[in-house]
Amino acid sequence: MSARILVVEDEPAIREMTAFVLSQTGYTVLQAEDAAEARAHLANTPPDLILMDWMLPGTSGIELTRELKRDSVTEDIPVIMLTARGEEDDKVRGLECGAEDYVTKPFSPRELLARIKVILRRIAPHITDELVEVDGLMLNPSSHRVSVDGTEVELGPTEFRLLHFFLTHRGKVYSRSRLLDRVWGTNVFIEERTVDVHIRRLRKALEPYGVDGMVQTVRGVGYRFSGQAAG
Amino acid sequence: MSARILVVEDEPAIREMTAFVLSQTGYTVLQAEDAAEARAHLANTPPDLILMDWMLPGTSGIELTRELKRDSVTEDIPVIMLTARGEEDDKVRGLECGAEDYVTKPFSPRELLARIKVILRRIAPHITDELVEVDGLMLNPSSHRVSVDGTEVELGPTEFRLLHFFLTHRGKVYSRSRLLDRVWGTNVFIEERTVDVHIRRLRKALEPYGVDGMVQTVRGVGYRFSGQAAG
DNA sequence: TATCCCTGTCATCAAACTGTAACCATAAAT
DNA sequence: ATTTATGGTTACAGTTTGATGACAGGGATA
Repeated sequence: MSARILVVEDEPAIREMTAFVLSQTGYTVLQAEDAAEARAHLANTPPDLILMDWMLPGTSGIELTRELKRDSVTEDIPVIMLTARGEEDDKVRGLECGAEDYVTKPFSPRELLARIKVILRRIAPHITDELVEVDGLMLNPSSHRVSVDGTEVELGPTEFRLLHFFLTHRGKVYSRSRLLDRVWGTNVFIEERTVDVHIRRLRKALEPYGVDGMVQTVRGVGYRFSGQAAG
Repeated sequence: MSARILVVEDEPAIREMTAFVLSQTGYTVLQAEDAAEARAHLANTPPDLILMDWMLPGTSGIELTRELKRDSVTEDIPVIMLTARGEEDDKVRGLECGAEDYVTKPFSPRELLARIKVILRRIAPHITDELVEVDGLMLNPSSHRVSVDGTEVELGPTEFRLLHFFLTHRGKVYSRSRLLDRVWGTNVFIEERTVDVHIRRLRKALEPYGVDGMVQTVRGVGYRFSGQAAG
């Protein structure tokens, strides 16, 4: 889930907006406002994907992309071009220079995320993800495993995602509808009560290990996850 | 509990992007692509704040804002104008027509959220998610928790809202009817004496921690909340 | 194709919360 | 001191909300 994405865009507002959307979705975001900064990031730890503005001061996005595609170290990093409206005719040139896809500004978060998802699934299905742990309850996203003090816990896919969300969003209460948005995905027409059932399944799975108390009900509001200490 | 924000913007990509940012931050978002849809939302349950695009097909944003400011029902809803770059000169006109603030597109999420926060804090402090604290009595809206010097206090939903309102409106006396309006919501026909009962329940919950004295009765007028020092 | 697991929905049960009224206590008013 | 008004307190019944278990369809797998 948490792939590293580099956003290369000179307009600060658009760069931050994009970064916000990506980070809220769970990606790790790196930012660069020109080719030089982008190169610096690439020299450190290369990202899993690059969002590249077409127009950049100095070295343009298209030039930088060509440059990356020539370097054997960076050639496999997928690039999504960001083009302003009206520059659509240039999309052919963009794809020719090695970009995997392009998105027209202004873009909706849904479109952007969808395109990123498609590409990441194709290019890098096994993205290293950070281990999360609270009071002995440990979730390893990359191995897709959950354990309590070493012993493995069996969880269904939805319960896994739910727990992952909770572990990475401790303390705060989330309404059923918000949980549906964040765990199931936006624009899903699912009965809110269904959340209760999955909460139940998650608790049941955690029960034998005595850690089911971390999943807490806040009457009239929703659910909250927190360790023994108050969050 | 969290603020409801209406986004009036005809460009779908920008509208969705804005809605995404707001909803991820925890606001409840309503969307309208023109004045007619906006009016429909306003007729139902009015939002706490409106983000209004300057340019709209048909009735422009500025006209719609003027219209709202003339209506006593909607005049108090703060409006933030969204203007495209180059229209900045019009900002004076925007503020003149009654808008509280304006933001230039493209905007960074940080800027937008900051401006919204400022306005909401001014207009309706009890719907922001900020931590409030008085003399060791602490209420955390985002985790939906109340504690005194660290130990958690159990409160029912209504008592929670009541306390939240008091904490964000310290010192001032509120009549029972006013409290019903602000804590229960307008257009609720509830016996005024019911407030007494919930005051009682709130005091009872706070009693074990010795902070129930903060909820004070003003005979013949209503109730007031204040810390140990006179408010 | 048969089987298994997962998922979303429903119906039902239990618990918590809410508003009201009745009754008690206390402060003003006469 | 007695009356009156205003708030405190409690009990209770209706309603809301969450927990839980059962179930059928879907999709993957063998």
